[in-house]
Amino acid sequence: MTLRLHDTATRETRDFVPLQQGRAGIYVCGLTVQSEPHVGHVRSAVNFDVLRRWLAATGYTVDFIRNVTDIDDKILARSAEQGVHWYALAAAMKRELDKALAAINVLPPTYEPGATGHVPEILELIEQLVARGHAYAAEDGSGDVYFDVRSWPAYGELTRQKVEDMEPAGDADPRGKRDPRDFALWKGWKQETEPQTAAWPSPYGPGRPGWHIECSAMAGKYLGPAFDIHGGGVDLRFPHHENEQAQSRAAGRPFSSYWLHNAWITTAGEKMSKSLGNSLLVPSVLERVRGIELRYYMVSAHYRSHVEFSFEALDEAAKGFRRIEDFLDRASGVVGGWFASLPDAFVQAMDDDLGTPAAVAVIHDSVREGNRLLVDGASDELSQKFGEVIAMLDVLGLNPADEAWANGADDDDKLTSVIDALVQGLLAERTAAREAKDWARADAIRDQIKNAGVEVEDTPAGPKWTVS
RNA sequence: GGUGGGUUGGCCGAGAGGCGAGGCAACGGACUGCAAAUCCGUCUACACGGGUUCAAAUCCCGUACCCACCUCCA
Repeated sequence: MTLRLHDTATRETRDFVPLQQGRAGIYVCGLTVQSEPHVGHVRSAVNFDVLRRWLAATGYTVDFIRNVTDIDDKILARSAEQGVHWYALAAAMKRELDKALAAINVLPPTYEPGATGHVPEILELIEQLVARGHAYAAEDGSGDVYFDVRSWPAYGELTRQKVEDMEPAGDADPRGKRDPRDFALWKGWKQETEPQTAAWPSPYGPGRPGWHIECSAMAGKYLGPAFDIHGGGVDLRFPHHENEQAQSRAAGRPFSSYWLHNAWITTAGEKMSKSLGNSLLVPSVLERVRGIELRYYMVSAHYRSHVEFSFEALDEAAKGFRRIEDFLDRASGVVGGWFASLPDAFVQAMDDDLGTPAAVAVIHDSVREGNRLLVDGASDELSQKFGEVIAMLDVLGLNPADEAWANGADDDDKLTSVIDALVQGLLAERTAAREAKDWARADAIRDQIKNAGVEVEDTPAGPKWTVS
């Protein structure tokens, strides 16, 4: 069984053949750190985290590079609005991003380069392009350097577009461009409006990197001129990825063998999305569900499928996940030894272009099977099911026992022991009432606890409470 | 105008020529003092109109609707 991936460049799902046996080099476009991350932003991170974990689980050594765009027009504009240094804004938003990603158990990348730390590599690439006749310094004295789209016949190959068909940026000021579709590799410093800290010296005068060049330069530096997989959101296919590929190949670098693009999370109608705007920020979604539940919600849809975000669907997903968790809870008290193993159906699902929905269905199948076996107490089959469920959850980054989920658990633990102390007294009374067959009294106590938001379940091991 | 993706049961969400993904909800049954949880069962869906085929949700043609992208400065 081989992993098959859908390559958006060829629109084919084909076998993954790494350049180097046993190794996979992945470059993923991270975020421009200009504002707080919302659920749409982090979906991409979860999707590629799953890819990475699956490659690692199947024996690959993975070099996973995810960049941070820490300088660009929007960062400069926003920082000016807020009256803070652009680098302060970028750093603050980067911290928010790290928090959000940690909250949904996205592994830190092998390395996380930023554009501002790679100006020499960027300038080196620009020089190569100028030398080969694919880039030119603007003749209007702006200090800009542009990629010459007309000089590269393959331009448009990634998104199958012809240069002639592309809508020229109608209201754009062509300034020093030879063709309106040429894009900036280097942006000359605008003294009047831009801070000096946002300019670096270059042969073309002070300035800063264009939007696309950083990824080409950094992918080249950390993964080499040719690497295996390049990922990002669908919205980045054009112009960002098209331009990355053009400028890399025009400089003589073969670039990525596979292109993977994740679909977007959208919200319902426009009016709603406006009102949902803030509530879709990761921290506020996490007030409603736990990080592991949000991750489960994202993983239970295929990465190439559009997800229409709704809190109702999120709540349903959370319930579905708790079913899995409940099984682990109950089984862990019964199961002695177990070993991790992945069912064939799960492996097949994952190998088929990361079919996480089918993979999740396999988890539920094992859970149902496990619940059935649980009735008869400990058994080898039960241990096996338990090990399967744990192993599958691990691959998807959804193992509740993973210490990554332990963040902030100290407060919870404290609170839990307080509630436990209060509830145990009442439960003892209820147990006594039940033994005396005083059902009215027993139910009254259960209702009283329930009104406080605590559900009671009677299990063979005695009453068990959960916060509903 | 160009490029790509989509429309699946009450809801979410897979599948991509035959063999009923899975979850949530609902209903019936088992279990329970009653519940809860769990298990068993029920709900046979693929936007519309044609076509190909022994067989179409899946392939082909057409129609409708929806979404994304089409370049710094925005």
